[in-house]
Amino acid sequence: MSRTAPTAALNRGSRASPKVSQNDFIYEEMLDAILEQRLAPGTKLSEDTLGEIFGVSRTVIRTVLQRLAHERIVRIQPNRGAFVSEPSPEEAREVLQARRLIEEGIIRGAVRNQSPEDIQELNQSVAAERHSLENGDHEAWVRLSGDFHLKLAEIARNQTLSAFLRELVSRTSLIIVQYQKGAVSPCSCDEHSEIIEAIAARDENRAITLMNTHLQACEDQLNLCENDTKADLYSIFAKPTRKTGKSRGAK
Amino acid sequence: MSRTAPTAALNRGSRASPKVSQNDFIYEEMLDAILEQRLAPGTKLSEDTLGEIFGVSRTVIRTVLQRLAHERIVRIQPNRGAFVSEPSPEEAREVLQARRLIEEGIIRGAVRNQSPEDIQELNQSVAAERHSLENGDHEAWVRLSGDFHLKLAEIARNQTLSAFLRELVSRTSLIIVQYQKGAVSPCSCDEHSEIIEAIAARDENRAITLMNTHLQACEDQLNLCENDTKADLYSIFAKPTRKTGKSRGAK
DNA sequence: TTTATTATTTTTGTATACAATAATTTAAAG
DNA sequence: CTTTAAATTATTGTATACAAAAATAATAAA
Repeated sequence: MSRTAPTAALNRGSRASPKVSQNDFIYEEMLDAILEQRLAPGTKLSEDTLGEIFGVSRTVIRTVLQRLAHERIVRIQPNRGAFVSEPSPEEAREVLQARRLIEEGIIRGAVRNQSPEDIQELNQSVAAERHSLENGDHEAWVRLSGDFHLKLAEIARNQTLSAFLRELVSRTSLIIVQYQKGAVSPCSCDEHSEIIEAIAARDENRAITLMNTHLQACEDQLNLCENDTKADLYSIFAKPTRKTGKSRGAK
Repeated sequence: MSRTAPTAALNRGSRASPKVSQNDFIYEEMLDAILEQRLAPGTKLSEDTLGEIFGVSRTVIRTVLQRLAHERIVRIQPNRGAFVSEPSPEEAREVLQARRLIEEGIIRGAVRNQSPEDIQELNQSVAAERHSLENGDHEAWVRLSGDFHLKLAEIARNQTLSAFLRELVSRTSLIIVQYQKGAVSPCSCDEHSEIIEAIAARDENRAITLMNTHLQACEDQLNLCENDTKADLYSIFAKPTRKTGKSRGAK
């Protein structure tokens, strides 16, 4: 019953690297799992189970869960446990709105502080995005797409804003997982490229407009029309116009 | 040696209130102590000591310290322990810059969503500020001054931005503690009042300008001129133009 | 007296044990 | 057969025990 196989794999190499990385490793591993949709929103994150998987005690798992909870990737219910967050439509709108605001500030900083090397790195980042999209590697693309925005934040040289954006990017991934309607996404690589061009040309206003359009496009691809679980249930079980009882056939 | 006196006081009433509040209580208590300058920047926060003070085990204290660390109020050094943060001048500038950006977004939201009741509450908040200032209650004023900004965030109805601002306000208090030069502060109540007026008049641009001025005034009152501890030591011990040794008279 | 090195103590990091709460199953009644 | 209540099981919350690391004290050498 105790599947301890993964443990060895995890501890491989931890002898050489610093001790603190055990925490960080599990954190990264869980964040990846959530953002790559291997752990769906709402999934219960049992401390015992995770402890066994990673070969550590609940103490360590608890620390990681609290960290994820502070970043709103995980929701902790007292005496109930931790679950992968299920952001509401309202929360989704909030996150996108916050991103528009913060990324505007970041673009201002990036336009100011940019170096040619920065622009080069950004272009490489978009190239990697485009490559993963052509290869149909959706998981890699999601990650790289977020990385572009984080690279932009680095160029703006404000670690405080970077940290905020990092949280927002993670939460956006979770939101996309939950509310993306229809096709995966039309290639936003071009939008990223345009933003780089505007920044390189030090055209602040254009860069900001492009970024706002980009983020709005992202929001528009979501299905945030009050589709709560509750409403869904009602609509799913709503028969034409029957109102009388005795309508429960299939278990 | 074991001073367990405070324990009783802490647990008083915890029977009736929900269990989760023990954590929150200690968190609030420590945050207050730091922001009210009873715990100076750099102070070591020993887990054992805090556990004794609050009558709980290190487990609980650790959770609280991690929470404070995530909000950058506390800095955790691996294998060394937790310390009250000592924000660098660079970090101070970052925090104020982030505040200008986020509070601009908040003002936009507040102008849009305001109700007469909101304006009334804001005015009451400023009245309380003015009152505490007249009574010379500096601690209360610091707290109330921050509360004004948080009330504004509530009106904007974006919990994500509110959470960010909450962290920034706390960090600003810590920054002021460390870098405030000269007088405590010229009454910023008037600036707050002006901002309320502009919001009530739905004059978005004026409100934003006033807020930026207000935050810039706050930053200008700080002494962020590369006065690291290192530089301080050099300047403190710098005698007119002596350069030869044997200059250590006073211990 | 100062410096270097070793031994001791203290403190953090992690695992485990126990208590409290929630979830599940079983039994009983309608 | 469904519903309700009690008993059982599982899971989280907290305290404690032990291991690892750092800080401190003590000793020895220069």
